[in-house]
Amino acid sequence: MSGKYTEYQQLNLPSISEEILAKWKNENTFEKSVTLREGFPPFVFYEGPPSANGMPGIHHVISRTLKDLVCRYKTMQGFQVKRKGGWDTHGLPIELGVEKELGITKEDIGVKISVEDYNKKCREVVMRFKDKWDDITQKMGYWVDLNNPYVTFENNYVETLWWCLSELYKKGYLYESVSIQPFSPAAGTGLSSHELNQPGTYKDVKDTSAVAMFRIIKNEKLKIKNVDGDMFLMAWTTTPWTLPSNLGLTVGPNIDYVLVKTFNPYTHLPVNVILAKNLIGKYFKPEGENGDFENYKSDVKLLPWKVIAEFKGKDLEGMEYEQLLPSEANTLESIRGIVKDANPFHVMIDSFVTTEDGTGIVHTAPDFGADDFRVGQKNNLGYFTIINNRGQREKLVLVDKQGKFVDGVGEFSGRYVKDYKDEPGYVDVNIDIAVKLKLENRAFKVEKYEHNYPHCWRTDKPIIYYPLDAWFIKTTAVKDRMVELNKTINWKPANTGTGRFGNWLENMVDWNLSRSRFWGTPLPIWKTEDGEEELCIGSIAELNSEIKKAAEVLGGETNKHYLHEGILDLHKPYVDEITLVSPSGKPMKRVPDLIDVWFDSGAMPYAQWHFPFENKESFKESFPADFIAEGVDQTRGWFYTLHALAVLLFDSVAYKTVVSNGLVLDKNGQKMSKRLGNVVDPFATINSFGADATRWYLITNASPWDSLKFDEEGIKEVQRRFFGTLYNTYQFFALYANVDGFAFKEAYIPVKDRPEIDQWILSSLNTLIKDVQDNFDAYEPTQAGRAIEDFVNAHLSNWYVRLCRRRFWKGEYEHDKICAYQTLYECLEILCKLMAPVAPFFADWLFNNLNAVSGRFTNESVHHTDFPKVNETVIDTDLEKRMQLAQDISSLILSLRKSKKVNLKVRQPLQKVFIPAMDSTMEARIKKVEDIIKAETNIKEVDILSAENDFIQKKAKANFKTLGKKLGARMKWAAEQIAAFDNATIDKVLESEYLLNPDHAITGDEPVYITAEDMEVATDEIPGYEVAVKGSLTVALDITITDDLKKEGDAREFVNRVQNIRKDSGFNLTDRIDVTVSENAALQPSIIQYKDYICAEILADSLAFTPAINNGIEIEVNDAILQVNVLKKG
RNA sequence: AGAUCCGUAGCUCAGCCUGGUUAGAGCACUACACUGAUAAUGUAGGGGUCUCCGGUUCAAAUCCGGACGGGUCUACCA
Repeated sequence: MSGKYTEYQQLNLPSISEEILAKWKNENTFEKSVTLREGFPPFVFYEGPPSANGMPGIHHVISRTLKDLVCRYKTMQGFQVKRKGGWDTHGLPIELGVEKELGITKEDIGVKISVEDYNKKCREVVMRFKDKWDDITQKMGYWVDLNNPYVTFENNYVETLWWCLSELYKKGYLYESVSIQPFSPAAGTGLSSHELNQPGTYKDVKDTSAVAMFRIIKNEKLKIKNVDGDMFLMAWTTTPWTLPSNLGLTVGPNIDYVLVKTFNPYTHLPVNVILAKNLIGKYFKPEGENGDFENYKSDVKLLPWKVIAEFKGKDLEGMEYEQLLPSEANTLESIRGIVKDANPFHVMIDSFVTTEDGTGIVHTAPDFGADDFRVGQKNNLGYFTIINNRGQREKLVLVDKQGKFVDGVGEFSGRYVKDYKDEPGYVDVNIDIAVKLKLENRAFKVEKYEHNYPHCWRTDKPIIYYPLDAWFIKTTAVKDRMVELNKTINWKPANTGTGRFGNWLENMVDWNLSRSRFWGTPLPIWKTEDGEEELCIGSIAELNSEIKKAAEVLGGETNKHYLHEGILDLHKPYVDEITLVSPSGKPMKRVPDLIDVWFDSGAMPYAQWHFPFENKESFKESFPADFIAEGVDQTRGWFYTLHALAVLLFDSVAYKTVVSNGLVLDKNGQKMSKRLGNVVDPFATINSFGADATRWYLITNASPWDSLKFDEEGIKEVQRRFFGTLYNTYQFFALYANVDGFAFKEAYIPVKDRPEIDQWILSSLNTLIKDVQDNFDAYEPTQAGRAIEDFVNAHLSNWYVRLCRRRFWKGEYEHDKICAYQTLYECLEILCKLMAPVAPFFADWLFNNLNAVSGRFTNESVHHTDFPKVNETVIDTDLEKRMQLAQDISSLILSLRKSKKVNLKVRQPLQKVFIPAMDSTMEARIKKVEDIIKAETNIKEVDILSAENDFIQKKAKANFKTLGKKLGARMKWAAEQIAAFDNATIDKVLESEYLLNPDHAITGDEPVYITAEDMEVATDEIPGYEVAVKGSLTVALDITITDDLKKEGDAREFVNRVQNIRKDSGFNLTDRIDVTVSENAALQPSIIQYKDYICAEILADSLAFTPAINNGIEIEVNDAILQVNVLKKG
């Protein structure tokens, strides 16, 4: 280890990335970063599998940066972090992509193309962009093990999924029920939400709407008395055909309702109706209030009405009413046929009710609405059943799949609820239902109503919501446990866990697993035709043995293709070809459903290890995860399914910390979309700016969970401002370290033996270490990154390096210089490590550049080193404070120097600056940084005016914070008093307690005592000097330029000019020179007086005057023109 | 529609939890300085009714309520 630090022409981040990437590949740096930690405690990370079916986008880069930096950080902290990659390979996007490519629709599958060929095609395309993904993974520096990834379509993976399902089945968590889904009677098929979101499916249509009246038969809770006639609950519907299926009414718990006495506008009978208070205006005219009830007749237009009671929705809960349209098919017996204790026809409360339209009371037909079904289940309303032709009770809705009423619904049986068949002379059954209600005194208002209603994209006919068979996981059974365990999870940001996720858990419904698609994990359940017997398969071995058993029992052709090798592929159509046999000897076919792909990814903690069939140890070690991170859109996706399955299967969390990152928007805050053409290409970005700048920008610009407005200008800024500065600092170091041959070979000089400024930057550095570590530990990389940035810019570059420049190029290679080198080297070295998690390429590059010469580490890469440990003994907060003071004072002096009035270059020395110290601490602090101030501002003396001086006029300002608490309303008065203090009073307060209102005995107020801490003392004027003020800090500059000062200024100016000549002539830093100068009356005295100083600065062996110079260089020094000759020696 | 996040300088963001009297930083812009870190650096300046309206308080960018605007997720409803 020796030689020179590599110096560069300019910073080229993309080429650094390339160089380091090649090195990593060569040296297996990633693999080693894991194997080197063998035997260390594990830190478990789960990779949320992306789908290689689509191209990677910039939003993938941000979440992967987040994952990567945490894993790298934890590795440096001494953990072993294995990172198994994975691929999500099932699901609708893949199927839709294939359909589009083949130019087919879902209905064509199994007709125009066999399921076998279709799935083969899906399998081909799932990894279509794997190369692109691998490429971005490498280029962005995301370390993940892609050699042994888990792949969700592989048999092993699916087998574990089956095992999970069978475990759930055994626990009674997997059950068959119905879910309310969009359904097209015209097409005879269910529609996915995707299909429903096709453009043009929602159309404005006019439908017959009805406000139906439900007669109350029990109101024990409300105890309304003295009411003449019947009481009714009013409920509005735009689909009167659902009224025979009504099983309940729902009200909002906190909505105000009223009971109104009035007449039925159709039958003119006296009635009392209940509706939401703020919807009265929809049904009653104001002038009819308390109208003429006595003389109301059928021909009176104005309906009299009167509010006779008022109550909250929750007061209505449980109220029972008479069934609206009873018929043979919807009797209580038929309802209780399957749900034995069903309790329909009462009022329920739920939060989904609004008073936007209707009556504030929602007609609830569980068969035909998702909300209705949910509320119905919660309140045990039951649903309809009838006796089928095999004499069994089965659930059946009052409308069949063709969209017509079934038998037993009275006069409506056989009629289509909408005109699905384009029947000539179709009579709308909804109108007939409304008419019937009118005649029976059960309708209050019937009218055409225009609204937006979804239609089938293929037939253009209105869809209905319809109960379809589906398999569910009973997540609600463990809801409390999920809520409880969720509280132990560290959510970043916290409110996603309590808010978005917490609310989601609170309102959880059972997980509908069923998907009627083709490319996915089949539900491993086989059923007999009558549905009496079923079997849930939990492994390939079990299936194979059942295959054989069925072949033996059932004989014939049964499973003949699967007898030799068993099943080879767990997908459709093969699983569907298999017939199993029930205990009673009946054949069983598989239920046709596939499962939700979210189950695939939610089960990855188990399936990635093919648990429990293999790798039991690996699983045990890696469950639950310490850390996961994905986009916030996964809250109800992956985060939920992981959590649900872990709780259901193992009564455990699946992850201890989860970071959810926000969306990446374009620079105008628009969502990126192909349509708008504002999608950022991550490849182009990384190619032009390098991975480090991109990563740094993504992490430091906004907290990961805030949405990020992506703007290339921001990356450029990071490049210049952060990486550029750090690179310059390194270049500076390398330049001089190479001259002096510094290789950190000398013994480490104790920090306390180094100059104040070295102690200061090292103190700041250790404070930074602490800060960065705390922030990384708290999963706040944005704060960590910003702290590093701030240190590099404000402290290291702008202050330490700038002030210490001379130390590097001046003087011999001895104590002070070595201190400077050791200090700057240490800063750079530590910075490499601190930034390594976020900017892995640059950090490693810088580390290698440094270490190649010093050989301080045997590690091949910064990523194999340990994270820096903070050295508390080096931290000196008082030192950091006084350096801040020095910076503030210098800044004030410099601002004075350049003010129009003064306008004196820094190169012109000045004699003195006065700084009033408001207390002894401040005085001591300034004293210690005096030299720094003098050097920085080129001033000879710093005169600290101690606190007791009378020279300056002090001003006191009330400390609102301390006084406000004590004084309250009298604060304003006190502030005025304090502002008016003279020097003597201020001194008194500083010395001891001071009574602010000596007349308190007379006025009768409480005495007010104030102390030093209750005021801030400052000054804004010092007679006869130029003054600048910042807070309580004041500096006064003596701008008198004596003859001596002038001469010294000339000398410095002269030095500067010669230095320029040296530089322009391309001399080396160490070249010695001879200088000849033309005689000049104005400057000669200065140059002669400061000859020694000048020669030392410009490395001149001689400096001589001659009357005239030919071919010299003309220079201008403070308005004088000189000719100069500068000759390099030797 | 509900949940949630956000709204501070032309732009990107701090500050808000824990209220305190000149609201900060960087970028950009303008001017100046520096010239052995030089495709680097420094200093200064302009630029803000802290989205709006109410409330609490001696005091509100900060706490509370409401409105408006934007993002996301969920839902699609009588």
